[in-house]
Order: sequence, then C-alpha cells, then structure tokens
Amino acid sequence: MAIASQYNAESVEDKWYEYWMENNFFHSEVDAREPYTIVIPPPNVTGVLHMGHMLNNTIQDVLIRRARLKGLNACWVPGTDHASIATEAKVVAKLKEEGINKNDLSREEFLEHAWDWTHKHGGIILQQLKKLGASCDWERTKFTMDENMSQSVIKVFIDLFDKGLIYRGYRMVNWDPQAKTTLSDEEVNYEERQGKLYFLKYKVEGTNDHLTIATTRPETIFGDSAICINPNDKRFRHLKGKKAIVPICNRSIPIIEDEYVDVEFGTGCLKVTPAHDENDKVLGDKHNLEVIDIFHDDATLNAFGLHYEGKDRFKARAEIVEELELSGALAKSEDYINKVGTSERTGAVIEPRLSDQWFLKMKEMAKPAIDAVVGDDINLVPDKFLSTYRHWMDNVRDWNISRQLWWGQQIPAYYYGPGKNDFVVAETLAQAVEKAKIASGNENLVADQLTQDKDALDTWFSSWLWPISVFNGILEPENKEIQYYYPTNDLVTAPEILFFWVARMIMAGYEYRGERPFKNVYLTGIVRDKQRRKMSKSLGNSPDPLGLIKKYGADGVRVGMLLSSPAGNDLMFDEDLCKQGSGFANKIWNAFRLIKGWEISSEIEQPKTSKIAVEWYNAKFQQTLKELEDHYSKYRMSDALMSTYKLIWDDYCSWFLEMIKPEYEKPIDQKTYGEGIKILENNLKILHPFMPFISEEIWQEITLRTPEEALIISKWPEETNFDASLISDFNIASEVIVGIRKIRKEKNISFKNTIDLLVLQNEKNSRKYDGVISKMGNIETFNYTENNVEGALSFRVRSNEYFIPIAGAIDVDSEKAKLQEELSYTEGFLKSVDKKLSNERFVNNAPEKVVAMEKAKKADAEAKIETLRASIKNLG
RNA sequence: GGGCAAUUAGCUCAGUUGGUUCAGAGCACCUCGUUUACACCGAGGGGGUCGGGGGUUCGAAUCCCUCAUUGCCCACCA
Repeated sequence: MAIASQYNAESVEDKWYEYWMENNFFHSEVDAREPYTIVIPPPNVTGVLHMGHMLNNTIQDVLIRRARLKGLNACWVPGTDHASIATEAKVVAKLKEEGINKNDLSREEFLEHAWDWTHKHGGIILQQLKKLGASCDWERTKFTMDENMSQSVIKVFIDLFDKGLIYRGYRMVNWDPQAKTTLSDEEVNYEERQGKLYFLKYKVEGTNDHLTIATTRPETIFGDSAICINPNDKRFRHLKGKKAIVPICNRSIPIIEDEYVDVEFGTGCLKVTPAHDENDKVLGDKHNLEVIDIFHDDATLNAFGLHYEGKDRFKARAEIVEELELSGALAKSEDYINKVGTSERTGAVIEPRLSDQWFLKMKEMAKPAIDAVVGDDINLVPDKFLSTYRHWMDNVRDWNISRQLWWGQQIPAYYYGPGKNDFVVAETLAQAVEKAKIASGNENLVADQLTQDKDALDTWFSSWLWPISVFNGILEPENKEIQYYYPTNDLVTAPEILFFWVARMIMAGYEYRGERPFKNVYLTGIVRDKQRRKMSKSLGNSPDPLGLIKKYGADGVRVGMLLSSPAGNDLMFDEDLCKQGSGFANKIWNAFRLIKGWEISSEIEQPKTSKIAVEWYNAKFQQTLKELEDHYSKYRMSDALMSTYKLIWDDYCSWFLEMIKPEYEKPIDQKTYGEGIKILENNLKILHPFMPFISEEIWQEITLRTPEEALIISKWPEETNFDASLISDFNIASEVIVGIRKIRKEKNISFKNTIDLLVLQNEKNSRKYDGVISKMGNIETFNYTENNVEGALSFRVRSNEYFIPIAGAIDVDSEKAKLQEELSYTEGFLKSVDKKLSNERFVNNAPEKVVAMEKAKKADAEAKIETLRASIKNLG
C-alpha cells in the first residue's frame, strides 16, 4: 500500500484551493438558477485574522458550499471596510513614529499616507481567509472606499438630506479630546474609577444662607447655569425663586425646581451644567437655561474658565478644589466610585460635549426595520435577540453620522457664507456652485468661494449600504445584478454589532430597495478561551489562526470551530477540538485507504450480508440526510456536523465497512464495491461543506475526474423515501452483536475463535440481519431453538434470549447472580408500573396512548420475569 | 438601578407542545485488545437528586413562585 496512513492536510489543501480558483468555481454570474447570496461582514482593511473571523467565515463557507451543492447559484461577496477611526489612528501612530505630526499635513497629504498604508496592509486578511478555504467570489471583492462605493454613500447622503432626514444639530456627543473627534456610543468603554465626590457651598443671593451641592467634577462650575431642587423637598422650600452665586466666578444663577432631582442622593441639590452633561442638557432645554461650554476641543479650559484658561481639565480640577477649599466653599469631599467613559481607540477620558454635528433622523426609518424583525420578514438566529433588538429600536436615537476625521467620505456640504446654515449639499463642487448661486442669491459666486465641510462620515454610514452597494444598487438601482442577488439570504455576524450595523442595514434596505437586505441573521457567539475570557491581543490568549491551520489543517480547524458553536452562545475555544477535527480527517483518510486497497473481482457473487449492509446503510444515510436538513434549517451547525461525524465514524466506518469487508486477502465482489463507492461519494458530499479539502481530495482520488466533475460543484444527494424498519431491525441486531462482544470479553474468548449462537425468540424479530450477526460476531453456527439451552452463556435483547454454548466455561453462581440482579430490577420496574396503573386518577386522566403504553410495559415485564425465573431454575 | 438569558455527567452542550426516541451526545475517564484501513485505532464500561427550596398536576429537567450564582444588554444619578 503506497498511500500513507497519516493524512497530510498541508500539501493537499493548497493544491485544491488553487484548483478551485483556476476553474473559477467560486465565481457567480447572473443566470437562470435561483441565487443564494451572502455578503461578508467586511473586516477592517488593515486588520488581521483572529478567531472571531475564523468562526464567522467558517460558518459562511459551510452555508455557501452547501448552497452550491444544492444547485443554487451561490455568491459570497468578500470585501473590507475602511474603518475610519481605527485606520486613521494607525496611520497617525505610524506617522508619529516617522516624526510626522498629522496636524502638519494637509488633508490631501494625509490621505495619500492613508492610501499607502491601505494598499500595503489592505487585503492581508482576505489572503488569510483563503487558507481557511473560504470560497468567496474574489472577482467581486469590494472596499468601502472604492470609487463607486463612495459615490453611493454621497448619493445616499444627499438623498436623505433632501428628504429632510439629515440635519445639523448642536448636540451632546462623546468627545475624544485626544483624537479630537466624536465617538459613537459603541466606541466608548466604561470603567469604574476611584474618584471623589465634592460638596460645594453656593451662596444664596441676598441672604447669608448657603446651599450645598455634590459634584464629581468641580471644574465644571464655570459652566453652571442653575441649581435644581426637587419641588417636593421640604428642606429647600425657602429657596424657591431665589438665586445662587457660583463660587470663584461669582455669577448669579437661578434656583429651579424639577422632580428629576433625587431627594436621597448627595445633598438633594443639583448643579445644572448643560454644556457638559447629558441629563443637565435635558434639564437645561426644559427650563430654557443658558449653555456655557467651558472647554476647547482638547479639553483645556477656555475663557469661561477665567484664570484657569488653557489648563487641562484634570489639572484644573485639582487646582480649583484647592481654591475652593481656601475660600471655604468646599464643605467636604468623599471617596466615590464612578464610571468613566474612555475612548476605545485612544484611551482618553470622554468628554460629553456639545458640538455641531450631522445627524440622521432614525424614528421613521426604524419603523419598517422593527416590523420586519418582529414579523416574519427577517429572522434572527437565535431568536433570543429579538427582544433586545426591539428594545433598542423602540428607543433609537438619532444617528450622529459625522466624525472629525479625514479618512472616510467627506461630507458633501459646501459653505458659501459664514452662517451656520449657509451651505448647500451636492455631489460635486460644480453642482454645489450652481446650488449655492441660488441659495445665496449671488450670481457671480465661484468655486473658490465655497468651502467643503471638514468632517468625514461615520464608517457605518458606508457599511450600512453594504448589501446594496456591493451590487451597485444605489447608483444603478435597476441593474440586473442587484435585481438578481438582492435580497441576500443569510448574514453571519457577531451580536455586538446587531444594532449599529445589522439594524442599520435593515433600515437602508427598506429605504433604498423597499425590501429586506437578508432573510436570516445568524449571530455567532464570542470566541473565548477556556477560562471564559474574551480572546484579545492584550491578553495574548488568542491562538494564531494560521498557526492552527498549519498544525491541524484548515479542515481540522473548521471542525474544531464548529463542534461547539451553537448560534448565539459564546464559544469556549479549546485547541483539542481542532485535534479532534484533524483526527476525524485521518479517520476518513484511512477508511478510504481500506477501500482503495481492495482487489475487485467480477467473478464472485455479492454476499448476502453485503447486500443487506448496503440496504441498511442507504436507509441510515437517508435518515441522516433528513436530520441534516432539519439542523441546517434551524442553523444548528454543530448538530449538523455531529450528525455527519457520527454517520461517517460510527455507521460507515465501524459498521458498514466491517460488514462488507472481504475476508483476508480475498477480493471484494464488483457489485458491493460499486455500491460502496457510491456510498462513499454521498458521504463526501455531505462532508464537503465542513471539510472541503479532504472531501475533494478523496473524491478526486476515487477516479480521474474532469473539472466539471469536481466535488465542489457536484449535486447534493437526493432525498428519497426509506424503509425505517431496516434501521430499527438493524438496531436490534447491533444490540445482539454488542451482547456477543460483551460475553467474549467477559469470558476472554478471542475474536479469532468462532463460537456458536442459539436464539430463543419470545417475540418474532426479523431474521434479516442474521448473516450480519454471524459475520460481526464471528459465529460458526447460528440456530434457533424452542427451549432454554442448559449450560450455555446467555444474554437477552428485548425479550429474546441468546445462548452461547461453551463447554465448561460457565460459572453457575455468577450467572445466577447476574440473572437474579436482572430479575429484581425487573420486578421493581413492574411494581412501579403496577402502581401507576392501579392509580385511578392516572388511568382516568392520562391519554389513552400513555395508558396503553404502560400496559404494554407491564406485559413485557411480566414475560421477562417469567423467562428469567425459568433460566435461574435451569441453572439449578 | 432596569431588562433579558442561563444553571442538566469531569468539560462543552442537546433535550421542540409536561407522559417510549427522557435523563442524552461529543470529548475526557476506566478496563481490555500488537484481528488483514486507522493506537489520530477497536471493543466494553463507569458517571448526573437536571442550581436550592416550595407549588400546580395522576405525572415536572420541562409550567408557576422564591432564593442563589453567572453572563449579556440598557440607563447611568449629580
């Protein structure tokens, strides 16, 4: 035998990936078949493959390969995301290393560096996906900053602006003072920090009274515009309508009343600083308070900070506390733990800040997106995410779509005057000039007089169009690709981005196509290590994905990832699972080696056992095929894999191959061989989505094939009716075989030695598998008997008795003890059944079916007790 | 603080409307085995009061209440 018993994944995998690429099997074109489409969640263009990607893309590849086999026109669109903040941060850091400060560069110069970086690192991750076996249509690879992708974004911006859905607003946003940009809520991390709660005394105007407020941020007193008390708080009745004096700056501010104030917390008095706190802003709007922004954009104090102007907020805080203390305005301070928001990218403490930003109104757009998911249009898998989705969407807030960054699509707003609203929105500068002429009433306006808004759009503002824009469905809404491939079928992504990506894609889908962007959303879990920690670079607990592939093969790793990944549940990654995967590959490989080694003869007839084996396996295969269909329909990938795993390892290798295996050094009959190959081929087909490489390798080793006959584009096995009794009868036969093996083991009878078997049938079973029993149990003679066989070893399957006569091998006492034990168990069982049946309420209330079943159990048990007693008696 | 999940074998998890596919799977474990594909193997085996307590019911892993623990999401109280 020339083929090695060790399957070598590494050499095989590259070979077949290349072969599939050369033959263009991943590519899809519009045709008459039904489409099956997946768009990849675009990874960051400068990212590298991590375990989350591995899981995610393995699942997508399984789905797409299966669809391809099912005869659908499978199209998996790959691509990358420009990831504005992450990429810009990386480029800024790299420039800094080279001694270049971003602020010294013009926008154009900076973008040149960013593109260089993108071209250098972009797409590495896509190359890595190829190692995993991802069968993406690489000809369709897209990038969210591609020319027409960007045009789509601009077009959508203008359209939404014209519809009145985009507006400029002076709003509270998460401000990163280091990156000097806005962050979305999702980009802010909250952590608990030890801080202090300061109690400050404010003079009540016109009296000698003080009132005390508690604050964690004393530096913001410069922005105070009111003191707020609860109208129901009796302690502060005397303050109604009075004014208070802010320490240090000695401004007079009103004392207002609002039930928002928690009487229990702090002192029951609240200082209102609308420019620097979300809740205070709401209060301020309600009571028409002045908004005083005390910071520059780098979070140093501005002129409102008086003598602290130019100082950093934290430095200023310390000094202000000192000054307050000296002036007697600091009543006391307490330790206090509060949650501080920090920037995911720079780590800087987030400053809630009012600034001019662009917003997209969400309320209206959310409506169809809620209906779609609450109704049947879009499925979330698992559906436990439905309630969180709903909750979020019901309380959706307007989307801040502007970022103070350069890397991204620049907002197409052009200012012709100094006023806040002196702008027009247009696709090109030329168009902007024309619009501006009308808007300004200045016929002589020229392009040089216009300045474009400096901000770029949020990355998600391009990725929310992804399922549409990859098919150019924004710029050419009627093109045949978008009409064919859209809506897509399945989206596979992480639950973390359900809201800011998935939900928004759904909104865009209904807004721009009038229909859903995808039918099913499969939410994967987070990949964690064995200690349940999230895998992360900083913890260093993430294995190197490519290293794993090298070690276990892509097939092995894919199996490892899928074995324990129910949808939506976190996945505790364990390298041993990959080992199990590569072990499975080796098992399959060796099963193939066995078959490959057989000599085929057309001279001999098919043995009956082989004929039965083929019949049984085909039924078993059909049963599994049905199971698979069910699992796939529920996106239970690990169950689908496990069904396939057990079918191949147990039913195929351990039973079927052993049943048809010819005697040592004898050939196999041609008929069985041919049927066996067909069976192997069907196994490979259902295996292929999980383990594409080894399945193709064996497929091609079976016989020489043309590219048209490659496994990847073959046909999924057809579902047919099958005789279930073939399976249930076999299950009984296999129990008999297990019984024989058990006895052989107990009595130390080597498998090499044949034994005889006698059966006493108390119930009539099919004798179909007698030949199989003989072969698998190495039985010399197989006979039926009407009576107990004295002095023989025995065991029972259901109510039939099996005897193995062995001279002098019987230990009467232990046999008796064994039977006695079984007898008392059965008696106990009968007792419990009797108890049930004699309970009138059970007989009256339980469904007839259940009662009948209990009666049958009783009859069985009684019969069994009788035979057991007889056997014991026989032993003497 | 509000909301939502989860808790089943040593580990990771199935268990669909309460009753024969209800106590399961894979891995791990133990015993035996140099049988003519595979020791990344084969055969056999042990292992769970279904988180605790209470209730509904003829009958509960499954329904209800309660407690405990864990996870996630949302809002974050100056």
